[in-house]
Amino acid sequence: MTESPNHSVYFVPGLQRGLRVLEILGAAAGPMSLSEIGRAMELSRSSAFRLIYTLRHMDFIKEAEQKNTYTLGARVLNLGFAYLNQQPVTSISRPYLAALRDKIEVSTHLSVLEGEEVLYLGSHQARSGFVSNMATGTRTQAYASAIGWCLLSDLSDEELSLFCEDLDMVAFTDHTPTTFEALKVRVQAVREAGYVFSQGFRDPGGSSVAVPVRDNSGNVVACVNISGPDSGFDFDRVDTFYVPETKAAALKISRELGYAGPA
Amino acid sequence: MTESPNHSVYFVPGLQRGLRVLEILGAAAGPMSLSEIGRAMELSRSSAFRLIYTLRHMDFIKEAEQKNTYTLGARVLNLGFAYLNQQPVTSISRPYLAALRDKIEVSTHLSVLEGEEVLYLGSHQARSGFVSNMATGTRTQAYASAIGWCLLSDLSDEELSLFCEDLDMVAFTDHTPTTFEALKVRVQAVREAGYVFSQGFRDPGGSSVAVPVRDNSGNVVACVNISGPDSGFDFDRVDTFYVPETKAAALKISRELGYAGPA
DNA sequence: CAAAAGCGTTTTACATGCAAAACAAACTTG
DNA sequence: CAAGTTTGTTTTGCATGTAAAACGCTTTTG
Repeated sequence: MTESPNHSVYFVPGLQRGLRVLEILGAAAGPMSLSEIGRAMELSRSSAFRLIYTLRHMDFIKEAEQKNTYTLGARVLNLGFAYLNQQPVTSISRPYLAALRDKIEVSTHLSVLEGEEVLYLGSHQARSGFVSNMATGTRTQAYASAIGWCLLSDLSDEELSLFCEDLDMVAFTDHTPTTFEALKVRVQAVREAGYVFSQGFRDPGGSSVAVPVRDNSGNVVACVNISGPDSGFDFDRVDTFYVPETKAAALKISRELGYAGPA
Repeated sequence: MTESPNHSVYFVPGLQRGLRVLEILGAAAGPMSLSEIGRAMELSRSSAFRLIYTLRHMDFIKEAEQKNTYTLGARVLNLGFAYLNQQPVTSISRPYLAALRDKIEVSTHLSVLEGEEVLYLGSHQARSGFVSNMATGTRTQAYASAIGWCLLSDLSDEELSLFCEDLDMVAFTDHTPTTFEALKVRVQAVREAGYVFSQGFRDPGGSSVAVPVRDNSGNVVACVNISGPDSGFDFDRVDTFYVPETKAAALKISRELGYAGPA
């Protein structure tokens, strides 16, 4: 995975490798044995033993039903949810996203930009229709989705150019921008309209409306979006209902974050 | 917090302390500085520096707006959700919990026993009424809630006695059992009825129906429960509607887990 | 405004975490 | 069923991570 720049005197190798053990166990399909973990990390079994010993005694990993195999322990959950709950936008937006879901009867989501990726912080699933797989904690490439364009709409052209630099943009659908210029056009459209409506931009058969959320300094810090299968979308009411309602919810959240600028 | 039995030759102190840094940052109200972290862990600043240096370069923590203060980084989310998604019962139960929520129009939850605690793995909120605060990842004391009694209903009296041993049971409400014998009565009731209906057992003004979920070996591995404010509960239909529907959902999940026993 | 206290960082002698080798037990396998 | 592999675990000498002390720097404070 990520190759480690070990060559710093300040690095704590034990910590680095222990966390990699957790990530490997997290990415694994099932329980792993000591040897498997050691092999996956190109580490001697004796070292793997010490890491596992430590993690096990701290309850960060636990032995699976099958002896001598390990899975992630429940203690890692605390870390993840601590992070979620520390993001102010998560808790602030929750009631608004739920209300929006109830009003327009389509799934609603909150996301932020994390590096090159869109990170989903929370979802409120529609009651009916098929359930979107955009669960909390999921990540997608920012350049490839309408939500990503929303979150990037705050960047200047220079920053956007920088963002694209070490990015190999592959086309998921015909709508995916694969060059900086193409992406710039999408982002510019968001800047002007204040929202994106997309139909099949990322997933064929799925439609979405995305609106940026701003904080007290006016920066885009998150994105509210609604999404559902084309079958559940009333396309005649996009402009008159979905967009204004989503914009209104995003603005309410922005206001709670201290945003004082224009709607 | 948890005092560490350092005195093992196999312990990797760097890993242990690095994880404690993450937990301390997770429990903290806001960003912390290097010195604050060092003080919280009774660690020299130089050691704290090395841990923070490592965690920062791995994106497990990140610098906050204020210079030289740190918060949890988004990378910890991966660990938490990897754990959630690895629990088979989480994904299996999701559609059933959603369907149950839609049918009975009350919030539904899934939980498991983790040590002494009930750990909530997933929730599906009711559309109307007040939103329960039982968010995913939350923990509560098992002895003190109807859900806990459900999850404990698989334990023999001896195991239950062991469970109570180093547990100081304090009364949250008049219904909270504060002795082993009192708890045994509650658990026995679940064993016989196969469900618990509770009204104000843990939270005054809140009602709940909880039903155990079993796996292929017949063991209780999780608990399905519905809950809502008394105002949203139709008490006349508890026996004729809520209980049978919740039991049916729990049984469907149990069947998917390979449970072959009687309903 | 100077002294003092606090901060993040760097250095360095020393203690100690680490990986290779050795070990015993549990599997394969010809 | 015995030779050979692979497993989890223990040992041990050497390399290396570590904490105290030292270092600038900023922020209090009298």
